[in-house]
Amino acid sequence: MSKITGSEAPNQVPPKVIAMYRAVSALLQENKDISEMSVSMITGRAGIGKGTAYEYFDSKEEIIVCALLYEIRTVTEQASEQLKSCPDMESQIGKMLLLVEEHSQCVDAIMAFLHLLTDHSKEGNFLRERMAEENGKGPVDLLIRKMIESARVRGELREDLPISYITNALLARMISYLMYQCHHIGNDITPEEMRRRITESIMNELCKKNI
Amino acid sequence: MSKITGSEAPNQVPPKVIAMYRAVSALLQENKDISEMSVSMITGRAGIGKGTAYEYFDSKEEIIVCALLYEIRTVTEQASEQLKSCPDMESQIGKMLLLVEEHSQCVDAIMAFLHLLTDHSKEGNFLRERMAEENGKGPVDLLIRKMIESARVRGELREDLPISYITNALLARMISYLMYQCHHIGNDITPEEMRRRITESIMNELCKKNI
Amino acid sequence: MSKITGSEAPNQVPPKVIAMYRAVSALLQENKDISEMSVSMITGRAGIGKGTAYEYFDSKEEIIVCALLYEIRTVTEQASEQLKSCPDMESQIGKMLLLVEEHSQCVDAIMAFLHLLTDHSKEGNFLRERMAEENGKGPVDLLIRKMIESARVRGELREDLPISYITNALLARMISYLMYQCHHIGNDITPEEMRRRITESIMNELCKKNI
Amino acid sequence: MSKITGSEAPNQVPPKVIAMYRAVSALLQENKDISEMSVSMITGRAGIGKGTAYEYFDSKEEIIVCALLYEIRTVTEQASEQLKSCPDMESQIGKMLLLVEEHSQCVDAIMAFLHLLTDHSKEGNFLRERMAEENGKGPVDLLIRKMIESARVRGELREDLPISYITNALLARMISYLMYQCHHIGNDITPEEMRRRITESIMNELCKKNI
DNA sequence: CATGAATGAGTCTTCATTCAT
DNA sequence: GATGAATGAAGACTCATTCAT
Repeated sequence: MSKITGSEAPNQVPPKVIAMYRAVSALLQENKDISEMSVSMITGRAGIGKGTAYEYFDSKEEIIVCALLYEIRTVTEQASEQLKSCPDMESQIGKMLLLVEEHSQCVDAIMAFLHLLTDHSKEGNFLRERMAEENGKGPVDLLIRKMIESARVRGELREDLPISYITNALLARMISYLMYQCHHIGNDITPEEMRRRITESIMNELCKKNI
Repeated sequence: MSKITGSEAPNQVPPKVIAMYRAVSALLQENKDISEMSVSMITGRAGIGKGTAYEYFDSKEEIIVCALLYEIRTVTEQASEQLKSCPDMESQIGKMLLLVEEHSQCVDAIMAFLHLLTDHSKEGNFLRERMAEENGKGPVDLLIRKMIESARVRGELREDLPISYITNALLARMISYLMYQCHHIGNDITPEEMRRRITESIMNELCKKNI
Repeated sequence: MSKITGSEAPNQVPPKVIAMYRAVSALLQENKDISEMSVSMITGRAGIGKGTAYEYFDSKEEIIVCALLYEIRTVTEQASEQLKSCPDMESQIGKMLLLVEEHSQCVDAIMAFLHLLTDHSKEGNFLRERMAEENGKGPVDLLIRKMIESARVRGELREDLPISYITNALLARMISYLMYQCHHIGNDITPEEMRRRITESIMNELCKKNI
Repeated sequence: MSKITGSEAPNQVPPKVIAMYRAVSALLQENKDISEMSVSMITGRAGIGKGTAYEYFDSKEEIIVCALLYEIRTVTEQASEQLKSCPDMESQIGKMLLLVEEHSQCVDAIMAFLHLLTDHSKEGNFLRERMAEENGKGPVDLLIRKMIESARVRGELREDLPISYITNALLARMISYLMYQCHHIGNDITPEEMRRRITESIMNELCKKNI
């Protein structure tokens, strides 16, 4: 059988593979670190045989990376859907931060994903390779790019800033909010206030219209 | 012999321990991920016997965490020293970003440190435990806190922002710059421009005096 | 796979586990002390991979203890069978001492077993735990208890002695004979005479009919 | 410096060596098995440096074996002294069992000694070597031999029994009492009754005068 | 004499991966 | 396709012993 690439459409993913993906997400939610996940842990949780994992994937790293990509893709697609109804960037950002809060079950997956994007573990290297192949069509990129694109079309964005700076700045704010959510760094401020301030901060820095 | 706690003054650290710390830093610079570092790798690189590591530390995790804390502490102390001569927050931030660029050898250590702060690996758990014990006297805390404190004393800071939001905002910018430096996210601008924009962004958001 | 408990019926024991049991017995016969047996020694001798041991057992201690219990159980079952044909306690004791002599290959296992029963090694602690769980249905207990029980039924035993004293006395005599066999303590007496005297001694102390 | 042989007169044993001997005994009392004793454990408990052990001994095994021999020798010498005042074997045996009970701290050492006499651990091999060198002048031998000798001189002993059978029979009873004391095998009778029965048993078997 | 830092051989144990069923 | 028994490479950690001070 040909192996899983991680780019399958959700309805093309075999049920046993879905089970593995779910297992990885579940383990992440239980604060199991990626570096401490084993194949038997994943297959055991997925309720399938250990050998089965290798029917679909070539290595442990692939399983985990594909699971993460699947999760992230699912989340961003949902988000993308919901962001469509937002008339401007301000509401989009607010919405996005809110989504992060509401779907707390995926915060761990997103954090794990961000870690892999910026570490040098086997999984990280593998993830970046995969994303390079998809070449800018990666899920997060897509999401942020879409936001930026639609904002640009609407003429909301400052025009003197390079796109890459805008991407970087948005991403960094997302990360700082995730860190706040995940590890409760700083508790003299409510989530609502945090979201409001971050939105404000982004708008003021990247958009023409200040708040 | 009593074990190393990681809070030793730099001149109190035994030479073999220094050698281990250096080895960890070197490995990080060579893009070796923490999750893939082995004790024999570290001691081999340090030029000491494997058993020696356990004369000073109780576990691999301790070795790595103490090495990181040492590196971070060293860097922040140097930075702290240099920041003293800066008359205002603007120059302090600029200086700090410049330091990160100049000491590129420590960027990896800082990234690794940030990862551990926000993952659930053994090392991460251990690091946060240690930092909780030091209770706010951790190196990064100190550095950022000092900057904030001196800026507040000088009346530069906006007074309506909660401390933890300020911390979060500074952190977001640090991450932004590190992502730029380390992983080339947003690399169609020059380092100088990047530093200038980040400084501006911070000043405009957190300080009374805008640029 | 579910782990081995050591209470499996002999024909339920997987072949690789049998191989390990045999390896332990063989090593004991070659005068390898339990405290000096390593897992790789056992698996090497058993002709299986080191990892395989951990498919069936959770620790080295378990391997050794289960191997001993298996050996002892086998021996006592054989003995039990043979003792059935003995009409009275005198012949039973004589038979048993003779069996020990004839099956010299299992003397080492029995000695090792007795040591574990009375030391504080990890293996010893583990063995006693296991036997406590089986609660008096342990092999040696069974054998001695059976002998005592049938002797009592036949009215051979003195009635003024507590059962536990009888057990203790019988066990101690068995041990002293094993020490004689194993380490040749005392060589101015033939095995036959030794057995005869010990039988006599037991009969005279514990039974109504004296010799 | 010439090493310790284990045959030194008690007042010839250097204080640091005494400290080590005491440490070994203390550890035995705390149910630390010989196979799990480490040099640093012993020296740490003795309050001396680890290297010091090797000033006096050539190996860990030597330390432990000499410590045991010292303990056993001390005990048997004390016993020997006290037995002198006993007019006959019956009272000697009673006295001896009482001593074991009173000096419960040495029961563990005696048990350990018996184990080493009959296992194949490094320590066991070493102990038997040493005792073979002393050739029958070993402490236990001495004690038992003295008892037997004086009983024979007084004409108390049966004359038809080989010496090695008498030794074996006495040993069996010692083991019996130790099992009762140490491992509670046969513990539904009181110590007094146990001692009485064992004495009786020995007298009836080995002496002319029965009880 | 006494020490304890240093060492590396050796131990247990885990786990990704394979492959016969 | 699915499985899970089998494996051995690799890793953390221990500890007897040495030796420079």
